[in-house]
Amino acid sequence: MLSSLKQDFFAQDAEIVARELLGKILVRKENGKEKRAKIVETEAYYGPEDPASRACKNGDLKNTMESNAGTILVYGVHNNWLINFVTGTKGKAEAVLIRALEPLNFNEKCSGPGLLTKALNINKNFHNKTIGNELYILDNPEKVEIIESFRIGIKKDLPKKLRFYIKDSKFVSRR
DNA sequence: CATATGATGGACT
DNA sequence: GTCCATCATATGG
Repeated sequence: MLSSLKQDFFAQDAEIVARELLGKILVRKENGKEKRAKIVETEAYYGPEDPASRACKNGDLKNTMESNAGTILVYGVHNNWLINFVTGTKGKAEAVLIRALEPLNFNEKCSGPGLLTKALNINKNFHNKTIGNELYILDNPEKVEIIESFRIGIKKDLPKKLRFYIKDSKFVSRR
């Protein structure tokens, strides 16, 4: 039985959490049913420091990013939902975006931030909730090869590689 | 209420 | 690789 990640796991720098999250198992419980998926792609986001993050402008987002580690942040853009986990210590405005998952016990596309939220039935009502019974992450001893690169689809980015994904995973978004 | 915006996805060349 | 349909959100009046 794999252990569930505790809040202190998320209380690290967003970049660290983003790396560590790769290969771990995301669990979504809904009406007694359980969907599991391996995290294969993430991105680190910072608040005011990050030109890509809308937290600098959006008060609600910023507020959520500054709240406690392990808080779920859901943001809607285009016709999709994007899910993040708040990281760092309180007041730090950091988060990790989950970009892609590898479905384990179900069969829906998760190769993209919008798709995975659809597959797992995640929407705005998860916003500002905390990792818990309905949504949580299991540790995974499996070793993965991590590739880092610049983030995707963003207007202005920091000159840092903040996107992390598992080498050779066919489930990451293609861009 | 009206308007601007975009952390996308998918189809197509 | 490029192009575009689409729509929930934020913000201002």
